[in-house]
Amino acid sequence: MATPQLVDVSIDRTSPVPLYHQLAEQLCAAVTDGRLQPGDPFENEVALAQRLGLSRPTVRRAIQELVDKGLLVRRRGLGTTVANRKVHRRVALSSLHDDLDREGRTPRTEVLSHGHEVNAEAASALDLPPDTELLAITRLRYAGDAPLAVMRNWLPPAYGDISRDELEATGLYAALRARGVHAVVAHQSIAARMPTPAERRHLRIRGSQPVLTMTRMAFDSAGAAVEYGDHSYRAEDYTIDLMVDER
Amino acid sequence: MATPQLVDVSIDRTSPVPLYHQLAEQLCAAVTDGRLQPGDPFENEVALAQRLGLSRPTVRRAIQELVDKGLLVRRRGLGTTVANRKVHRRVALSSLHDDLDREGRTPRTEVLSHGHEVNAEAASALDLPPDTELLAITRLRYAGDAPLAVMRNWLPPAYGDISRDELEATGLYAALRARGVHAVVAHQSIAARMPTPAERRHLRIRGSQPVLTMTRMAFDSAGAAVEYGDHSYRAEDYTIDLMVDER
DNA sequence: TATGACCATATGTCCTGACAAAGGTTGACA
DNA sequence: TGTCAACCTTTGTCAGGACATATGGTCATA
Repeated sequence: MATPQLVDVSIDRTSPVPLYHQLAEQLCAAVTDGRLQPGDPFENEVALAQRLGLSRPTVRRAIQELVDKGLLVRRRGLGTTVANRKVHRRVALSSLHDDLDREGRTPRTEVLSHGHEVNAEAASALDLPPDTELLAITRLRYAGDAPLAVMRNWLPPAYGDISRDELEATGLYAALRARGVHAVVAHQSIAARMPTPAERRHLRIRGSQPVLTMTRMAFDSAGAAVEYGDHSYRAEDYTIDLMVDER
Repeated sequence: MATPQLVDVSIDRTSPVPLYHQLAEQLCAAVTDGRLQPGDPFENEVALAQRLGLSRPTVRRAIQELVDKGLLVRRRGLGTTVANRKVHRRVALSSLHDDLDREGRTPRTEVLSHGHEVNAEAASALDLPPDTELLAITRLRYAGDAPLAVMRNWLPPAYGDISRDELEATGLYAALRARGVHAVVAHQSIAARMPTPAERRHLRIRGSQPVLTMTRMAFDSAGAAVEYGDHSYRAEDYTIDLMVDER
């Protein structure tokens, strides 16, 4: 068997970052920046543990992190190898909608409306009482000068203090992050239909062109409601890319 | 603190199924069938280990499986609780496209064409040489009597023996499974556009209604190409539901 | 009464050690 | 020369223990 390529790793035991994560990050970097190529054999667990002065479970856990991300493939009896690049999984939730800033077109968001309202549908999607007063936001997203999407969002009262200015300056998810919120899981539903007159106007849709729609419910790790969204995208300019995996 | 509900678990040490998985399955069942309700406190790790005569790492691994699935929430210093039902994650890759057999309408698939061809676009998506001869399939999916989707798929030569009859009888993914293949990860791209004349005819689209399109590349766990698909759905009848999570 | 120090509890991290199971390789034997 | 069994390598599973750290509550003190 070909001798595996050794990756340079430095472990800082005084750091508060767990050892397995330090290791995982450095191995991940080695794969993504090409120091390790798809198909390359990977140093085996015991040898790696020995070399770095770590226990095998710690090394195993680091490797498992990369396997979960799709960067490595383990085969019992054979060893671990770097996965085909095509199966490297994408990460963020944001990449689903936060989008093609390609061609140097700078994304920009305009807040069309911003206020409190009662919306039974949005409230029930968020598992809140139907008469809950929600923060309702309507935004128009541009790529350069071209309008791209109309985005309606409803937020629970806890985030009622998010201001119009903050939204335009930093975006919705940045505003939530600033409040220590971290949307962990979301249920999304994607469909297509013909635009409403208002959508035709906002998105400057001419002729017979559909919109791609996405509704979303987002929750934090404890299951508390974070956001309900109902977005419409110009289908001409927009596709949704995602990775799916069945483990 | 409320005394946690004890779940009845039986562990079979003679079974080839790993102990942590036996435990995870039984705990998972307890959550999904409602024996444990969202918000309920969960028996702590050490107590559970003691009660079942298992080591803590084994119990921890079982619990981790459920946390990964979104069924449980762990909070350091507090304990583990059953998650809000909204964050219970969906599982299969199949549920993404294999679809609404709701309202008792039985799904049915008709094979429109089936043969070998060279298609550079499909081949490159599958990481194969552009002149590779692929098995090309076109199918029409019905829900009851209503046409729902036109599905074009290309498969690498290894699966060139999949017959027309097999496809109609069992479906594409079942045919692949029968060959021991297991699609693990796929890159999907979703968009919307107006239908082509052929699509209008096949899907019986009248007036101004768009189609929802999905292209997909699927690979097995070793990174070998499994399938490239290009599907068009009647937007009136079809939505794509998915769970996204950022961990 | 309010506040801070301490403590109990539970999960998080890390270690050592052992054996099992699944591949591939090698070598003995027919 | 061909075949199969034994062996080696590597990952998979499991145990048991030690200490760290986050969280909430309690109790003593100002």
